[in-house]
Amino acid sequence: MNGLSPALVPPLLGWYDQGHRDLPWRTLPTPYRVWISEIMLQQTRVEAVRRYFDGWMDALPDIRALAEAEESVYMKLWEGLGYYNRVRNLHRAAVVLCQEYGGQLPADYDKLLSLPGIGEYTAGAIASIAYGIPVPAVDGNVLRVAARLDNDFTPITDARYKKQTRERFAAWMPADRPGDLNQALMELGATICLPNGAPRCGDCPLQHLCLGYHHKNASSLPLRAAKKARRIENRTVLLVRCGTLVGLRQRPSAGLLAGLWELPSLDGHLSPEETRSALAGLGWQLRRMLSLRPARHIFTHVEWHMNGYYIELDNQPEPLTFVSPPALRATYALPSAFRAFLNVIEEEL
DNA sequence: AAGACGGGGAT
DNA sequence: ATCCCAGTCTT
Repeated sequence: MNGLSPALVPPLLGWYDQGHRDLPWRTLPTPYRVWISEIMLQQTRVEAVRRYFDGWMDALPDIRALAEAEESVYMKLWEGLGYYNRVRNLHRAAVVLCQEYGGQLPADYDKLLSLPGIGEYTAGAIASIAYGIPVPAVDGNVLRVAARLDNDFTPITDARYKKQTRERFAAWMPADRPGDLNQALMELGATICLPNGAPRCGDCPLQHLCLGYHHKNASSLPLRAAKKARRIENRTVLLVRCGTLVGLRQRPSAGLLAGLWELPSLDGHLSPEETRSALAGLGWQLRRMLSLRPARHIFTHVEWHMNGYYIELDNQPEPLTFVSPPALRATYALPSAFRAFLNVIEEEL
């Protein structure tokens, strides 16, 4: 009954070796593939990343290809995956790697940490998995496993808890198979030591070491700080056509969904009359206008409540960009928030 | 230390 | 409707 201690290494690796998930980036763990997978996996479930990883590798097979890629290319490859600063940072880091590291990821924790988009977790993951360097990789899974092993009621949202957990692992991180140990801890968190009060302790290889299990607290750990309420934004979304073309707008280069393309919209929930009036003031020449079914989209900190209109125009007013459906599909990255409205013309896309 | 930053699948 | 995910960066 040791909690988080080196005693967990043999049973955990034994369990991991007995069978683990077959993931594309595990098959061939080159530094580049590990890096891309780890960035994609930040705050993102394995099953979501599965749908993107091979497509990315086919289009951008190495660091130099990424460094030389156009923004529209890597944004489109990331479309729908979220947290779009991740892909901008990937590109920035690739340029740095080509300029300063000969197009290779450095086999050094601190150098990795200095690259854009690579923090404590990701530096540890790349160093240990791709290079066999004995450093911890403490993510949300590991924090949950640690809190339960130790029967620790410190909120894992506390930055000090993460730092302390990382240091405790670092103190005894084995030189043998550090990457597999880190992956096994995360695998345990993702498949056995589940969140939301649902751990499968009966199947856990560390049950005999787990203080949380011993004290019957596994399902009530870990503690987390309460979340803040989301603010609600009302929008009027416009699905604009001019002939066969669709009117798009590019979002600002900073903030929510930075740089992505979107359906144009107006602030607030506007009636058809209010919308006609607002658009006439902008010089839009409306030929036809139909109401669309309202939709909503939930982000982490914001909720968009959207009503919508399908509009046919006789002109192509600024600042819209009018694109054909095939060009939209191939080149323009749009967030998922507009899916309900785009489905209206789905058969053409 | 706290907030911004996506999207989706499980409960 | 809530939780939370193989987190990082900015303020």
